[in-house]
Amino acid sequence: MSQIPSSAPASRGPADHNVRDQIVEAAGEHFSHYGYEKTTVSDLAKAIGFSKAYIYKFFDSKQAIGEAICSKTLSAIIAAVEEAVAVASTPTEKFRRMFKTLVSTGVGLFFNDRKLYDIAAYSAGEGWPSARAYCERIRQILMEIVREGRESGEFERKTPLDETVHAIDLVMQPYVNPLLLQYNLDVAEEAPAQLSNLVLRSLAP
Amino acid sequence: MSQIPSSAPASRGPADHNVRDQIVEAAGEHFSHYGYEKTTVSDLAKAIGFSKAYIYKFFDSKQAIGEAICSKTLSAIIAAVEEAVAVASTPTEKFRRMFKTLVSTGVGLFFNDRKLYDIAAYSAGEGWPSARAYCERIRQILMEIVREGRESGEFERKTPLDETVHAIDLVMQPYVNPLLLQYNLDVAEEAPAQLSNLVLRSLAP
DNA sequence: GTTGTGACTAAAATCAATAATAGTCACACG
DNA sequence: CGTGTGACTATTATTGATTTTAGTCACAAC
Repeated sequence: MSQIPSSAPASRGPADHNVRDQIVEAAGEHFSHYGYEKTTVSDLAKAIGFSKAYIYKFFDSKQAIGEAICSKTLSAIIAAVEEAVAVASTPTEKFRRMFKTLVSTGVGLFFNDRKLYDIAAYSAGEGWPSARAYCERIRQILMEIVREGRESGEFERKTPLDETVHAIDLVMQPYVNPLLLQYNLDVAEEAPAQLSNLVLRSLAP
Repeated sequence: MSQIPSSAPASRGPADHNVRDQIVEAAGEHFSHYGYEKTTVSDLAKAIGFSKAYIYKFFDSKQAIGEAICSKTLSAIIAAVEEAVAVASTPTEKFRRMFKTLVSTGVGLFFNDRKLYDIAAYSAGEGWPSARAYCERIRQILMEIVREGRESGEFERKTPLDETVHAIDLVMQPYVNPLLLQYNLDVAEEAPAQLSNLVLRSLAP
């Protein structure tokens, strides 16, 4: 119900405004269709029937618009992951589903919405707040799963939680991070299952 | 003493020839100094005092020369790893040292011999035989360590060897593969230790 | 104060003419 | 046979002039 502000100081002018939404919507379509670089700010202005200058009343820069779109894209992945985790009963199963959903959603984006994927990859490479927030959120979900597993006695409790979570995060990074995922597509099919096995073995009490 | 043919059908003409060595030597210096793309085949020809055409009596293409250099570069990493592994006594220690040496040597190459690193990264991206052979060799060393650990009872023996090794290989890949390592430099300091801990926990009997 | 814009500039993308380069081949010399 | 090359071409980089584009600003209308 509540609007998560992500962590983005990426916009200016009124935060809640009809025109802002129109810009985001137009950007979503144009970026998805023609790509970030091929669509000009003037294109977006034309699409919503205003002047280019007016756009800059709502967004600091073209990149800020890109971040908004990127943020939406990555949120969709997060949502898919959260749903997959929610339906699983045990922490073990949660982890498996999390990893698998993360990768398959990412790969799906790569093949079905390549232009949006490219923005996400670029954002990850440049360390945009949208990408940072995404990675951080994944880490939180992971932490929650590990904590739950520890509490239920399903996972070991000897190692420091932060350290363990961080190590698992490192294992998943090549498939979480869109910038890296594209280089690992050849193993993206099998990797989640194989790495889940390895990680879960390492978590055994 | 014996020359390993790597797996490269990358050359032609007499395999053992003084001029071939001269070419490789000149290429090593030029590529390291000016980079692969900035040095022309004519440059190499001039450096050894022959015509460009003569170079093509020994190498199929400029890329083939690049592969030879790349192969040498990657072999140096392998050598460092083999040495590090050799001095360790237990499989656990072997694995730790292997991973650590692999990353630190790779990172060192990145910062000290960037031009050569770039060739290695490119070769990995293009799947050149030199890069394939390198990855394969790493996998072999890893397999040897795991096997030894299993035999000595230090590592578990329930999971299929191939599968386990493959999963560990996936964990190391982002730091082994020069194409990927450059995106992980920010965690390259800590990752080997943290991931070694995780992997070794997963190998516990 | 809010909504909205045309005219402007500095930086970046584009494009076509030009130059450089990878790779071949016929041939020469011993 | 092995050693070696100049002259050639098709493809790829480079350059520099031209056009687009991101982003600003002063100002208008309400």
